[in-house]
Amino acid sequence: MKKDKLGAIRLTEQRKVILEELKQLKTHPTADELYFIVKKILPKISIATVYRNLEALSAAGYIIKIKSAGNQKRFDGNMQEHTHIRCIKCNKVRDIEDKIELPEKYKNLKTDFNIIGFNIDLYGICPNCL
Amino acid sequence: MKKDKLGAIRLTEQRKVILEELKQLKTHPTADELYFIVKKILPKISIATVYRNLEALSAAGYIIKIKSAGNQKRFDGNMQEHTHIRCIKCNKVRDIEDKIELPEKYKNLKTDFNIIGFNIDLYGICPNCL
DNA sequence: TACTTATTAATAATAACTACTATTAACTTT
DNA sequence: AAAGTTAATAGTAGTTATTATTAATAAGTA
Ligand SMILES: [Mn+2]
Ligand SMILES: [Mn+2]
Ligand SMILES: [Zn+2]
Ligand SMILES: [Zn+2]
Repeated sequence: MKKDKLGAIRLTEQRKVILEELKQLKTHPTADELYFIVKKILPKISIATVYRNLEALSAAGYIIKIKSAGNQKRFDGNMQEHTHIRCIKCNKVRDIEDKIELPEKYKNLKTDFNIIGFNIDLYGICPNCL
Repeated sequence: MKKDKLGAIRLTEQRKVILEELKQLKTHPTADELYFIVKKILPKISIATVYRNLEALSAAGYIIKIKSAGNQKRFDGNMQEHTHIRCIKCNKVRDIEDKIELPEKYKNLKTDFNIIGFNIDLYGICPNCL
C-alpha cells in the first residue's frame, strides 16, 4: 500500500484534487466553498466526501483547520508557520507574513495543564468591509 | 485590547441570575451547562433565553464569549484581562493569571486589514485528560 | 390609565456538520 | 488471475448547537 510519510492516509483522486485546489488558494475556504471549486474538476464528488477528507487531511497533517473564524471551519493548505488576521464582519481570514513568536517569559506559565502550544491570531476589519 | 463601555441593556431577573451565576464560576461554561445551573434558581427559564441573553450580555460587554473551544461557545464572567488554556481532548478552558502582551515588534504588521486586536490562547491537556 | 416597546417561554427552523448504508475501488492472499 | 478483505465513496439521513418565530407577559412612557 502506497502511504504517504505524513499521516497514514491513502491519497485518492478526491483527496488529491481537494489538496491541490486548496494549496492553490490563499483564501482559507470553508468546506462548502471548496466543494464548489473541486466539483469543477470532479463533478460527481459528494459534499460529505469534502468534509470527511478535509478532516482526514488535517488530522494527517497535510492541511490546517482554522476553527476560530465564525461558525464555519476554514482550511489552509499553506503549512509554513504564519499568522492569520480575521475580519470580524465577514470572517474572512488573511495571511500575515510574519510568524509571531511567544516571548521567552511566557514559556513557563503557571498552570496544571500540560502545555502543547499556543495560537495567536489578530482580528480586525478587511478592506472590503471597511 | 480596548475595553468597551457597557452597553445599555435592561437587567431583567433572568439576565441578573445568568450574570451572577456565570461570575461565580471559574469553569467557562457552555450555554447549556449554564442553563442547568440557572434553572435551579429560575426553574421556568427557557434555554433559548439563556442563549439569547448570553449573546446580549457579551454584546453589551458584561461577559466574554469564547468561540474557539470545540463546537460549543463558552462564556466567561471574568472581565479582567487574562489568558486561556484549552484542553484539546475535552475542550475545557482554564484561566492563566498572566496577561500575555503582544511584543512591541509586532505592533506594525504588514496587512491591509484594519487591526483591532489580537487573541492569544494556549492549548494543551488538562490534568483530568492526562 | 392606555399605549408602546422589550422580553420571555415554548417551539419551530436553520446551518454546519457527522453518521449511515449500499456500492465501488484498492490492496492482499491464494 | 480469482477470491477475499479492507478502505473510500456518493447519496442521504440524522445530529447538534444555535437562531428565529410567535403569542403572551412585563416594563417603560405619555
Ligand atoms: Mn494561512
Ligand atoms: Mn477566563
Ligand atoms: Zn470583511
Ligand atoms: Zn481535558
